[in-house]
Amino acid sequence: MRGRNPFDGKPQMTLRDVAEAAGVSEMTVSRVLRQRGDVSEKTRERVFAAARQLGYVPNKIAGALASNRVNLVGVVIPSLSNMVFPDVLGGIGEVLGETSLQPVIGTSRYDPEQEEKVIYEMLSWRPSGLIVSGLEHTDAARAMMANAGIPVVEVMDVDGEPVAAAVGISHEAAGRAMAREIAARGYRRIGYLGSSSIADHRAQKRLKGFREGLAEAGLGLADECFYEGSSGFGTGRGMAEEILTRTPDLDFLYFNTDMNAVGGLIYCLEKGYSIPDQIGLAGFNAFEVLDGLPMRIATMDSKRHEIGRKAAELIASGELTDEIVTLEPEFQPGDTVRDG
Amino acid sequence: MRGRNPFDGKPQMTLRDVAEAAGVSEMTVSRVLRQRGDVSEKTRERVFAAARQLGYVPNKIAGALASNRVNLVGVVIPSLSNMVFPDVLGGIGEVLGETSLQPVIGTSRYDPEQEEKVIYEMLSWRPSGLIVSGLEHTDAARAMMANAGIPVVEVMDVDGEPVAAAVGISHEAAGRAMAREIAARGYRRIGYLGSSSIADHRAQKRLKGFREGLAEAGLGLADECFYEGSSGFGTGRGMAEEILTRTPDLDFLYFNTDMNAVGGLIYCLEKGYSIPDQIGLAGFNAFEVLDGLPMRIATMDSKRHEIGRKAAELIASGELTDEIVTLEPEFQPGDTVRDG
DNA sequence: GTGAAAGCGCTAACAG
DNA sequence: CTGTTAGCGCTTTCAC
Repeated sequence: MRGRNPFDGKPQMTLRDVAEAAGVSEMTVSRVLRQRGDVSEKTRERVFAAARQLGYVPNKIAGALASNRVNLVGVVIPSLSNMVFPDVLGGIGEVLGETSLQPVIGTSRYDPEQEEKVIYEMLSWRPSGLIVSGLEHTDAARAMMANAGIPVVEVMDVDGEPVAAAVGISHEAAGRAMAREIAARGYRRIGYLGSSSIADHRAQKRLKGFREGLAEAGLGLADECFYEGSSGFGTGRGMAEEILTRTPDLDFLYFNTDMNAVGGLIYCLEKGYSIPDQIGLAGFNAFEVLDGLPMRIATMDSKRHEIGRKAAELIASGELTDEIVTLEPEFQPGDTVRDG
Repeated sequence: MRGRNPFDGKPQMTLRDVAEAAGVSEMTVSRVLRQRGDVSEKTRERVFAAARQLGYVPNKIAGALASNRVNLVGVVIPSLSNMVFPDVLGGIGEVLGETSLQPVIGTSRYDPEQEEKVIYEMLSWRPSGLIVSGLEHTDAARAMMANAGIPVVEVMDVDGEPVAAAVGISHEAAGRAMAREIAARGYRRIGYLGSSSIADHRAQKRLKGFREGLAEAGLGLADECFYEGSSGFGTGRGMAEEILTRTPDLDFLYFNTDMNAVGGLIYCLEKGYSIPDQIGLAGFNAFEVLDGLPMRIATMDSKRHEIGRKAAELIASGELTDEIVTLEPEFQPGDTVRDG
């Protein structure tokens, strides 16, 4: 006897079992269950009855091997706890939901080596497409993506060299645009608060663009503050306290993400700062969950949902495209910056 | 020629290709790549070299069919946007990360029919285990789970009849415990604010337990307020406004989730209520992201992470167990209830 | 230490 | 409309 999965308590039904029960060939059963080809109403019913009766669940492993078709789309993201990525997945799910394709999620924990492994695992299932977050990957990962022979889309970012297709925003442009908004509103003593992780490529690009935008206006960063670990109200609050203690004359705090910015806002409100006159604040992402707070934080919409949708559309098209889709982040002044 | 997947741009490498390149049999290549059996160091190296050179990626579909072994664990949850579930997934990922098993996530969008479909899809890949959120499923889904022949664990809830194993908390007990805490602290005019969806079984159970707990103390609900759609600061804020306008003498607001409770807290602070004396508030879940707000909301830890870990451990054990693991939710008074 | 043969459960292609 | 045949790429088993 052949090896059995130790978990296989009961033997699984096969097409053959259904075929015998219905008194037809395996092929006919296969056709009925996949709604392919013409089958008489009579046999069709008998087959369905037999299948239901036996509790038959098709074996997609076998089907995929025989047909060389796998209706899965690999999606590789850094994490599920950062709200950015569930939003992207939502967009992907919406679009794929209208097709026969199914997303399969893998997480890299912000680690390129881990990402490489996950991509390898995914490709070994021969999916119909692959969506990967970001443009920075190990050489091996890039090689795998380039040679996968399936549509591959890198999402979130367009500042760099995609392997094939890419859908995202320019984070450099987003940082630059925010700098212009801030400068145009008369803020002059500006602090940046963000992650110390150089692996957070997109935040680094926003910071780069931000500096450039400030430079255009003859400004520079008056101070910077970095954190390790995860973003959150507490993190933002702590950073605001630190930077304002060190450099009390700041009149603007630019955060790497809304979650931190809201923490900073809370701190400033508590300390009695007048917002947005005495001090302004801005974040990034435009998280909807934050609607309902006393003040809306100034931010820039990172278009996460739309990125997911567009990426899924590229995959669903089946084309091996290398199209680059650049979406425009949208500035939302909220209540924490002065009027321009 | 056989049918090809339209996405198959380039032909994929097979074991045979590697075998030819290395000048050995397919079997030897297979053994080397899976680190099974004894292979001489020499051939081992040649095989690795050939595989790397050709960019070989094994075909797990074929491997799984031949070995009747699939290292995937299906995880079916309602949604990824509700922070509850990423937390559970985190716990699952931690435990499975130390095994050869990989989680595959599917979402039901709080729809039993959709859930049934997702479970069917997952089982058709013959995974090594299945984790499903909640105890309420269609009959067909229950039948599939019961007959899957793999370890199946229902998570989050233990108030009901699990198909096999279950890991969770008793939401009725959680509601009851919260009622006791509130009553013991002298609150008497209590309002409930939650979802109108009867499909939110766990919130319904908490409400049931809550009523029972109040009744024990000779109390009842003074008013109730329900919302449709998703939870959030804005939702909680709106509900608080509505219920306090209608029933101004309430001295406690019990929310179905922390996200709404914080919205209610913001409203009460704005309106100048003295918290926790004039009015108390409580939520449910103990979301960490909320740390850093001016006041910590009273809540009960739903033990999401631990639930995920324990469920994954049951799956990883490989046993077809029907163990029921009941975790104890933990009351956290925060700053929004009076001292007991 | 290595290879040859058989077959996992299903579907493509073709025949009737 | 239905059946037969071959084979997907890999692993198991058994032989050497």
